[in-house]
Amino acid sequence: MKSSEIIEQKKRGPGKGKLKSDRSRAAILAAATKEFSQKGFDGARVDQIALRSKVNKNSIYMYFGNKDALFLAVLESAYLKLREAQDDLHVLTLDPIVGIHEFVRSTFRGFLAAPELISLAVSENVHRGSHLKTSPNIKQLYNRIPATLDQLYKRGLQIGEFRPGIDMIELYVSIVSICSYHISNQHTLSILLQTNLMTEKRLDLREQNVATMILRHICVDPERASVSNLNN
Amino acid sequence: MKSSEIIEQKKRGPGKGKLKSDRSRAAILAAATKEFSQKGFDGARVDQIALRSKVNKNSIYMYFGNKDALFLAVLESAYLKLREAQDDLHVLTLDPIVGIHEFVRSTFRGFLAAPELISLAVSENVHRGSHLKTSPNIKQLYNRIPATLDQLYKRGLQIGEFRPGIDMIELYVSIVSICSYHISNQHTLSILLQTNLMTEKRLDLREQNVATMILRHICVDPERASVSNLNN
Amino acid sequence: MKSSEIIEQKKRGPGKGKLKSDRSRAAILAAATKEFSQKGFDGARVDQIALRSKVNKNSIYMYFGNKDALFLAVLESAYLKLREAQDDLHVLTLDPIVGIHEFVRSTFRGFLAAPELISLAVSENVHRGSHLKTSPNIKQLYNRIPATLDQLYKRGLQIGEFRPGIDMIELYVSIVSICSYHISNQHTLSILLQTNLMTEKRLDLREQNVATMILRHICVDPERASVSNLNN
Amino acid sequence: MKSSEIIEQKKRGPGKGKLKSDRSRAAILAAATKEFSQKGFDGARVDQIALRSKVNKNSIYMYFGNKDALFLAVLESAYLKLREAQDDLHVLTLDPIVGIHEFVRSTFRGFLAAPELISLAVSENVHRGSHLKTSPNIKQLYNRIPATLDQLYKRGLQIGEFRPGIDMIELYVSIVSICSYHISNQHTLSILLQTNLMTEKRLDLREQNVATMILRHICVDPERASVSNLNN
DNA sequence: GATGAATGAGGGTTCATTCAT
DNA sequence: TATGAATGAACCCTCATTCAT
Repeated sequence: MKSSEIIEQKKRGPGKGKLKSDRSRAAILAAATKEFSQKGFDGARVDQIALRSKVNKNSIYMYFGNKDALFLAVLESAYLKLREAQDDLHVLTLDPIVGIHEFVRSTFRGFLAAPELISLAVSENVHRGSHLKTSPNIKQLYNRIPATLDQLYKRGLQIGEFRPGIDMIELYVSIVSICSYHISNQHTLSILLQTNLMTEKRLDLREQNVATMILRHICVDPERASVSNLNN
Repeated sequence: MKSSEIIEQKKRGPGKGKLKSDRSRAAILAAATKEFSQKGFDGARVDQIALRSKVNKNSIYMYFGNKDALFLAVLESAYLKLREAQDDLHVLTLDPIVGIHEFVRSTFRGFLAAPELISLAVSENVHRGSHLKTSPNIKQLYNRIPATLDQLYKRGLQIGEFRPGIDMIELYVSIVSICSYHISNQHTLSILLQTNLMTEKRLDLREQNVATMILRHICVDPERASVSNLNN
Repeated sequence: MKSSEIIEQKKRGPGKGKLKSDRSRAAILAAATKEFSQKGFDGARVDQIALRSKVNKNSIYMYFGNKDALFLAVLESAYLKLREAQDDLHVLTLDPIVGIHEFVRSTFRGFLAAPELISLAVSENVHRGSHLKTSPNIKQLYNRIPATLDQLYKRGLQIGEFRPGIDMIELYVSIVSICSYHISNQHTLSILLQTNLMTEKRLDLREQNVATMILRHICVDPERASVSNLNN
Repeated sequence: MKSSEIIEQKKRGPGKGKLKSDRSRAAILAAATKEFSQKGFDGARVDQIALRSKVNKNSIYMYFGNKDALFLAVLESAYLKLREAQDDLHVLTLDPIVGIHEFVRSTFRGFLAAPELISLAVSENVHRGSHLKTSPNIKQLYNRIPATLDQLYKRGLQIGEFRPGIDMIELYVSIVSICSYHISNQHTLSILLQTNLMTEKRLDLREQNVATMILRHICVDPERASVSNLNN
């Protein structure tokens, strides 16, 4: 499917609006999330989604229009879920260091709790963002993040805790990278490094390192970054 | 294809004599690298590879057996290429801080120069490493890395430059994460953050940040990590 | 659907009371006429008919049983409409030449005014008349035509205006042919002859020629056929 | 399929040009001609064509690209066949009256011998000529016809046999109408008129009437049109 | 050994029709 | 009775793979 066509996808949905039985819709979405995240967009099979969700295959087309639109719906719902985990509002009320730490931790745990999102994003990148481009909803969810980080950062600067000159986009990219790469690339990494990276012990270690790394990066005094000091 | 079947792949290759046209083999490999990295394993088409390599489709099967085996060959060759960029031997001769910095930079640039590898790895992870698992060659290439990093690290420890307690596996995972995530996820990130992450300016900035982040993480004195000081 | 099955179509119709909404029935029929004549039986979509008639899809099945029965109903109503245009009763009161001329003209104009019939007939012929065969009503509508023509013809013979030996079936077939072919085949003809055959000018010309051709065919004196003389 | 898309049909065909086994192509074309003419474009099934031609279904796509392109190929070959029957070159050498008569007869017989063409044209008209529009070849075949008729007509005018003022496009449309309508609409006509129109006797009668009607239409002296006089 | 032709198992999608409220 | 939801059989088309020169 040419990406240009995605825009004009018919989102018919069954009937006009009285979405009575949304149980089917939810079931499809859940099954599709599994299938797409396990096999990628191209590897996923609509038949399998029908089977997994125990709805008739045609219902999928009734509810979502086509495979591309279904994928987008799955993607949107997964992104939404991650953003719910990453609660920035709460974070804004905290001490800057603690706030950044919280943000990193909630991101880390959000990915861990919803690894589907990582797989879905991976697949979406293979397709050069063709689905996501057509989604106005999602963009709004995410353009608040740099602003949130920025508020914390500015406060940290004022009290002399943070180094000047840090770019928030860069910072966010770094956070997301180290919070998700070990999940998205777990199989190749585990094989190449000959260590299972997804054991509980390893994940705990990683969570600590991830937070430390970010904080050491932005704090003037690296000792402030050590996790043990955060609760003081 | 079930991953269990991959093992029994027939790697016939054309006859005994390793005859004249290993040019065909190379052409197929090059074309397949492009196709697989652009479309992923499931999105890639054998027909396209034949077309791109100007080789009869049948030759692909002659040389590589089947699509899975071809993918593995592509993967192996790409990993090999990256490891050639990441020259650890030279790095071992350097000052620990400079050595780590060099390693990070060569990794960063290696990924930038060969983004196919990132895409291929992504695809391979979707398939849970089913191809890579069957490759004895590749594992050996990579199990030297933690050892290399460890040598540098130990020297850094001895001279009091590095913090104790850093896990080399963790360190490597962090390096690879921040050196490649912005490439593999460039499309979704760019859409969500509404900024093109692959401009030259952004990439330069990222390269600096990546090195700084790693060095600040392991150095006792974070000032030693600033790039400007490295050439002293 | 196998033609043998058509006979046993259930013509349920909605219940006993011929209740309030025969408006629905009419709406369905109108929409189905459009859809079937535009797309043919196989190209027509029941969904579209429901949409066009603003009636629940199920009602279509309530009122007409199935797609085949609906098509037959459409066909019958269209044939009825044509026969109403072709008023033979009036024609019987006229001078033979004028009568034939009127008959031809009313046929010509009837087709022009209701081109759906032509399309429907075309579609029905593709299906070898399988629907029409099951309709006892329609046959009766049409078996009066040769008789009507025959009456006019006999009168024309008696007064020496018409040539002997003309077969009424043949005559009718000829009339219908030249009155409808340019409509049913307008697209291919227009493309092949590279002229739009449905312009007003062309249609006027055709109407004249059609009448002339039929009259010259049956009149002893071809000059009597010229349209200008008819009103004398 | 939107008609606009038809133009960009890929006409791959197997391999580059060394069409070795054209037996498959011919078999597909023959089977497709039957299927399309019996069921119409929308009613025709690619599976059936594969079955009838005893080729693998995919070969159809190898040779013709898709259903639309296959239909066009069938249409072109059928039109070509008709034009071969309608040999105008020979006709041009004849006496005008005999020439027209010959042309009409060859058209009549051409249709009778290849009734598929009529069905195909019918189907193409349902689709508003969307396939034919994209065929440059066919147009050239047909734009010679009015010229041919015109040459005969002009010679007939000069020797005072033909009436002035006859439009060649009109004439051709009339000829085609009365030569094919009884075939394309045989089923509905036979049912409505309760007479089988395709018996040998009826067809002979029709052939005579068709020729007579055209000649009486254009000859000054209608007696010259009677078939029995033509051989004098 | 290299080429064009063939194969058959799905893949996404659509459709007429029926359920269930 | 009329509406939205569901059903399953096909339909067109594609793909990895193998034959047969």
